[in-house]
Amino acid sequence: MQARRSNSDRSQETREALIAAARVLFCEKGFGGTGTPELAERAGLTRGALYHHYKDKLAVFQAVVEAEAAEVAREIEENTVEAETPVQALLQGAKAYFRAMQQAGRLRLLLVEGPAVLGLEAMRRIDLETGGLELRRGLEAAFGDTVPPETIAIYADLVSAMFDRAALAIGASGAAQAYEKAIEGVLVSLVNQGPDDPTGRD
Amino acid sequence: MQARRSNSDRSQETREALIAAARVLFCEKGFGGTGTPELAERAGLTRGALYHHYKDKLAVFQAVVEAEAAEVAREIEENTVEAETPVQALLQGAKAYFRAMQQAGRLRLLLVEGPAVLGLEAMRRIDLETGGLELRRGLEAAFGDTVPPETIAIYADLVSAMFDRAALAIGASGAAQAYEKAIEGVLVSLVNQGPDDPTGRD
DNA sequence: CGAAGAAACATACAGACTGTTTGTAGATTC
DNA sequence: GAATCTACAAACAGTCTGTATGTTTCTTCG
Repeated sequence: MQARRSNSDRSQETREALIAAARVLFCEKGFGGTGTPELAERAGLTRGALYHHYKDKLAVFQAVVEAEAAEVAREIEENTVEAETPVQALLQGAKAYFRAMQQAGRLRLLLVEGPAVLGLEAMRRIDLETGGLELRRGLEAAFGDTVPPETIAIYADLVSAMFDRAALAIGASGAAQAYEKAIEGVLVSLVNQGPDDPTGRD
Repeated sequence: MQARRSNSDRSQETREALIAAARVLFCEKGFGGTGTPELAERAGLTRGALYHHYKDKLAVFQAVVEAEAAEVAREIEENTVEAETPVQALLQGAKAYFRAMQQAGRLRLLLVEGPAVLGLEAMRRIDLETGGLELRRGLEAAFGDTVPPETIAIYADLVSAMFDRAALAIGASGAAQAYEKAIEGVLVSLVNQGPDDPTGRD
């Protein structure tokens, strides 16, 4: 009845079906709201197959998040064009990030459920393994040698937080241009002025 | 055996015991990792009492989050001193926020679990009802009339995202001073320059 | 005061879900 | 082509959630 498939082919197809079904359900209903019976049924399998390929529900979720983060990184890289200035490059990257994150339930998956389910540390690792380093590189290029690398790392963290919040806000309101403009305002003023501490305080 | 207690006293004490137990457990083990049997036992009650006072587990969680957000707002307000400049006031507020958020498992509760369990919209509402408006006021004071209010609202959103990320980073690394300094750098440069778009682009 | 009623709580129950174990069909190895 | 291993299915045990029902404690009012 069935064409003869190799074991590795069978595994790959099953995993893909599971991840595809899980992506939809986790996006729609979150981690806690998605049950493994529903998940297996949507993938056209049984829970037995699920637990054969993944240790538990959390491992499925982690696989979904990692695949999604990789896909976002890929889309950004794809849409990257060389810019005239480092700040322009940062802004182009930000726009690409915002666009990529509007897909399906990515915001929920990567920025809301992910940190809660997998933990901040795991999400940080996933972020760094996919595209998170480019932001730091971009800021280093923008600041040049005027700012020590530890400080740049902190700026990268803060800017990344702004990017995430902007992506969420755009998803909720659609006000992409307004947020892009505001991000630009922050980045431009930051890079132009640098941390000279014009207040003269401690 | 028992002293005669009024019904409203009984209710209040029970609710307080439940919320106190829930605060500890939700902080330690998250929403999904905490069961109502454990919760009731820790509060010295049964699940019957819990479900008498709260609709479901989620309502308990929401009550915990709201109480915690209110307490954070209270601590910030308590530690607020008048500053010389609007930017100084913002930085003082930020430091107070960072300090308040280091308590117990507040970071996890308010910044990680809360958004995932209650949703971003609900968390935004809670934030606005407690202390979230002051940041916007502070930025308005800092910018004066040079920036339209809608833009300031967006800046407030982005700055609030930085504050949250900084609070998390301080909790993870203890590098409070470094992050406070970086936040100061961003705020000072932003306010001093304003969104003049010195790139001359669209 | 004291019975009727309501509120606060405890116990018992039904359904669902998770992870594990056991069983079977299909693929690989020698 | 028999032995073995992988992929998957089905059944099981334990836990959790929310509800329904029962009991105790307080309140109300004649």
